[in-house]
Amino acid sequence: MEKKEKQDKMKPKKVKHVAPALTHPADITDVTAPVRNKRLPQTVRGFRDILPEEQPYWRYLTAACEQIAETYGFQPITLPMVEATSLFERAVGKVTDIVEKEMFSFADQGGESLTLRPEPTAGMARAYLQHGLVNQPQPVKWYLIGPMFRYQRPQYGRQRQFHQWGCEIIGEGHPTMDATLMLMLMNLFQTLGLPVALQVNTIGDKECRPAYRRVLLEYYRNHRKELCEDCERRLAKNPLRVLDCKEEGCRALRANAPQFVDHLCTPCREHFMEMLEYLDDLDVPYVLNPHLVRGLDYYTRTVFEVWAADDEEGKTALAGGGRYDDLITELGGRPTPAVGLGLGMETTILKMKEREVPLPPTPRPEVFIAQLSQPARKKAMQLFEELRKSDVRVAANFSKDGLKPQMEMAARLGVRYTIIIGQKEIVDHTVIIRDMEAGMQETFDFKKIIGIVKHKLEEEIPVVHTEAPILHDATST
RNA sequence: GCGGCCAUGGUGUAGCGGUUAGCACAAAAGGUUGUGGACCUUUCGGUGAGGGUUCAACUCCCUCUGGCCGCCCCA
Repeated sequence: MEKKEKQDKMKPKKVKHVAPALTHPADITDVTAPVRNKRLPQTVRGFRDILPEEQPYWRYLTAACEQIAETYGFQPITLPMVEATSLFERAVGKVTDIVEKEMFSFADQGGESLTLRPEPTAGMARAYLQHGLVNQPQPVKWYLIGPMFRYQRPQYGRQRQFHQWGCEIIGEGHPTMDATLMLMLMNLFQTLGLPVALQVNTIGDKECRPAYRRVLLEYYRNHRKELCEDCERRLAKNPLRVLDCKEEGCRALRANAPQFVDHLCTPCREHFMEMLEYLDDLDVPYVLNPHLVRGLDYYTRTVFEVWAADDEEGKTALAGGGRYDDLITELGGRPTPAVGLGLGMETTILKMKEREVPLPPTPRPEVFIAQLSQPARKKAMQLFEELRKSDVRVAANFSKDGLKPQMEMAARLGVRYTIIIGQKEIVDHTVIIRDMEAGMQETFDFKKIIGIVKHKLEEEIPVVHTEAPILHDATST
């Protein structure tokens, strides 16, 4: 019958003329129609599956982020992935690239414009205001790990759905906040064993930025011809961004460009200097990067990014963040200083793979239960449950019939013992326990099996874990 | 959003205007019916979708879908 299908597919080839109107898949109702839609379903553009084989990285990184956040006093929070579009327009800034062209927005059935969050900070700020967190001890320190969305051209390691670890300290403007946030971040990368460089800069605040902007504009106006096309445009829109252009000419120009550090107002300068002092005292290595400018409008004063150590231009920023003292006010709250960071999970995992960061071993099953015949299968399933409840990592494949494939699987899983229950054992009320390494086996009373297995597992030196095995069928870990 | 490259079984790949579309890995079954990762045999499974050119298209052209690279921007 498999052949018949094949023929059916090939037969009605040449019908020619009268090209049938394109049929929408949903319109095909005739089940008997010989030609079926061959198109397999697939993920939509910019979205991807993270398969089990990649999960160890995600688990490890997630655990590392959560753990370090909690040791620094951050509390977990979960926020909606969808917010009103206006939230991001107000928070991120209308003229930013994110809002101008990267928002994943759509209208719901009621006509309201919604947006899949492109970054975590706006939602954090919204939650802070909505739940009246001003009335709790300040600062409020929150972290989350979750998916973010940007409607952009997908590329390797840059999907439309990606994941970020976000940390925010809201309600405290002291420079120690900025410093500890960076300290925490650098400690994380140290834990992961990823060599990175912390890039730090300040972009002033409402007081001093306009003045610096003017100075900068003046400087570049005299060199307009040397700028690239994009930068000419940037000059009008957001002159600060000219500073981090990657074009040769622009990079040469910026070397002599006026730097913000020389044009800071006194409070901003003091904040910056004090913060650097803390970083120095804490032995946090950093690079003063006067050209670091971030793409979101809400930043004030401190901005920072973490680049891979071998990355000279910030092509692969693994994390970034900064202070946003005006954001809460922008959203209608009373003046509330805040500072936060975001870490790209995908980019970090890519780096981890590149650097071959060792992962903690995945626990693998210790015991495999093999069975032969229907009554044995039932008994094996019971035993599986009992072992599982006794905290033994046990695996089995009850759908297999022959003993050989089950032994093969046990071997592949790398278990230390295989319990074999066959017809003979059912009659005798016994089981066979096979030591997979020694290749020897003994028969035991079924009733004592749990105790014997636990005893055997505890007695001997645990086997060194190797790579994560692929587990089929029933497995408990 | 702009420019470019690409698309062959689950994965990695070979090839050609007319071939039974080849190979490797993976998967499944078997190798005297109760025992191991090796080996052997067999099986499963593919030209992304739609249209066009042609006697003939996996191959050439167009559209769509998706991926990748550069730009933009970021994480």
